[in-house]
Amino acid sequence: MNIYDIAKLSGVSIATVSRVVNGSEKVSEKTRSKVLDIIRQEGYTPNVFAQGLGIGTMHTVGILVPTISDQYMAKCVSYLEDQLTVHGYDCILSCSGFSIEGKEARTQMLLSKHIDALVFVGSTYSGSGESVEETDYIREAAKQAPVFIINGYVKGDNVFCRLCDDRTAMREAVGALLAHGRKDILFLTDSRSYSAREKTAGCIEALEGAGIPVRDEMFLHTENRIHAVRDYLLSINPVFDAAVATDDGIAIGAVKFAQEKGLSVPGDLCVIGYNNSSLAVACNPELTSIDSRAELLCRETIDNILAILHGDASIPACSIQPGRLISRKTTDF
Amino acid sequence: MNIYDIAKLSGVSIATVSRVVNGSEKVSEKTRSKVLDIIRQEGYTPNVFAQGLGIGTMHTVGILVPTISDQYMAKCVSYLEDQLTVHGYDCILSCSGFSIEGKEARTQMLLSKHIDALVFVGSTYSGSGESVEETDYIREAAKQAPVFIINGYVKGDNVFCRLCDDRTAMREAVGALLAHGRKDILFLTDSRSYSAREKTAGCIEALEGAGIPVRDEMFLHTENRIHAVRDYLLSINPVFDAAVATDDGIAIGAVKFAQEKGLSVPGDLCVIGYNNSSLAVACNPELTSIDSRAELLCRETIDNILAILHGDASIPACSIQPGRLISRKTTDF
DNA sequence: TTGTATGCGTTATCAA
DNA sequence: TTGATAACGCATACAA
Repeated sequence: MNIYDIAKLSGVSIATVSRVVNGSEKVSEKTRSKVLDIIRQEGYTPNVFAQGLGIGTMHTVGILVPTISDQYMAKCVSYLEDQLTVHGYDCILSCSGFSIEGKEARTQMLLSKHIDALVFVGSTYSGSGESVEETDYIREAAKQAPVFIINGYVKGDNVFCRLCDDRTAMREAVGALLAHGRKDILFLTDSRSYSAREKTAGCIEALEGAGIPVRDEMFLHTENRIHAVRDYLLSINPVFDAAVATDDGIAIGAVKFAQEKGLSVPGDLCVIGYNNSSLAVACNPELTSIDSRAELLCRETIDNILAILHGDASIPACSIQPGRLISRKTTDF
Repeated sequence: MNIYDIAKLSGVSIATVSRVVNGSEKVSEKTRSKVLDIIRQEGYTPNVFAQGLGIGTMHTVGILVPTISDQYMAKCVSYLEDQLTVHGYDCILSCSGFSIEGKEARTQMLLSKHIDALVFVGSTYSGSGESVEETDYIREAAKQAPVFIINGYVKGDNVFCRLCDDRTAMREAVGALLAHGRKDILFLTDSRSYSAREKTAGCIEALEGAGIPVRDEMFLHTENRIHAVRDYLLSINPVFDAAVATDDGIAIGAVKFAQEKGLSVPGDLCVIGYNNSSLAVACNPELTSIDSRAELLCRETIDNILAILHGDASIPACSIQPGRLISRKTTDF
């Protein structure tokens, strides 16, 4: 069932059918309803490939995440997908993994679909910070479609970053721990992403601000799996009275460590997580965590995508939202 | 840059370029390498819309979930996406919500993209069990592409269901509780889906098998949010010494209830969750949970999709995998 | 207001 | 082994 069939059945030309389908004003009411009847009756839908071929787009936005089985990514995708659909865009999701090859391959795949915009979710897309070239593929992609990065920073034409101010959030969190008498802070991270580097910097700023010497042993790199973190801490048995982590899962590993060692939380050990996921609430005691404002960043991104696709060029390359400390039971404040 | 440009630059016809691109045997080695050089040099990629128009497919599989911010769905999508990509298929993800309108609309959207197969993830797609018509849209969709349902049951031509034996898993779990001396079992659920109905049936079978009268008050319907469950239980204050839930989040709500009431877990109250998500490990005490074998069901689905797309028609309409009880610290067995 | 004709970039058929 | 050409289904410029 194609446009020719509908035209024939309606006794009009394909141009008229096309006009009706696309809601053109230049059709008489009589013709419109006649054609519409046939269309409904036959259950006709335009062939998206033919449409795409002609106009060069399929009204689709590509979304790239390293993995979807991470609560932060899932939350973002959920929001993005919902809002894009509301506004008439469909989504192609791709999970790139963390390797540069995966990222480049999936980006190419999405571009080959002539998407209208590309959203990268996650700090991993900023690269490790070791070289500028590692994000070249993003600038390259931005030549073909506007690129948005949620919680990541990449500089380039047509590249728009929507960030949470992880550095300040972390500085304030660590500052609060210090202000409440904690001396030995442990900083736990699972990546070297832009976001992780910002969080680290914030932590260091807080320590320096309090005149506390910054030692290497305070910064631990670990896997983001609760038991792995716990066992790692048990194996190296560090002395500390507070832990901040770059993700809730890691933080909960520290809580489990404390419980294994018979340490009270938050009495002997304060713990602060990041991302304010449902893990924070599942945990016991419930985890104090920094909300990195995923929904807010996504909402902004959606607004901007719609604006840019409607021809509004006045969009800031970068915007930063403050994080928010959600106090629960693993801190005494 | 299209096939004509490449043809011109290579000094051959578009037919030959097409053959080279599609790896046809009927091209001389000399021509092939010449064309390939130009293609690489110009960075040419075939236009997917034109390809789709011609051959009627874009090598794409549609994935439908009610929501992606649910660990079970996320895990499934993660696995499906990965494996499909490995095998040369791209994914279009759509989140339908739980309403029938949303499900139908998103199904139509995916079908309009001429996908090669459609995967529904989640028991919600079986409908509420109140009428057969509510799943008609799935049978309708199956006329256009093979339909797979993960953890849901719908009968129809070209509809394939990959299920976990929730009923048996639940019967055995409740049976184990009874065998270990528990008398007052509470069954907590957040939906009326096929899976929830199977789990309920399994619970009832276990009770009846043990000669325990089945009372309405044993079955509670609640929201799937930890604090909501906890508060609900606090508000009705039921007497029970064991709880089984249809999802980990709900089960953890019961654990929180016990902690609020000063009940020991598992001493005073045993709790068993479902889906064996990371919440189960985040929880303290860590949650005993039934693993519903998401990865296994997905693996089977992928194998079947590939087989069917390669013309293998010998695929069972339905397959059932046993669930698996993962014992942790909220049970005494 | 409606219709005709053309282009969009492939794949595939049929000749050569 | 290669090339010319006809689909594929739609949008749209232009003509009527």
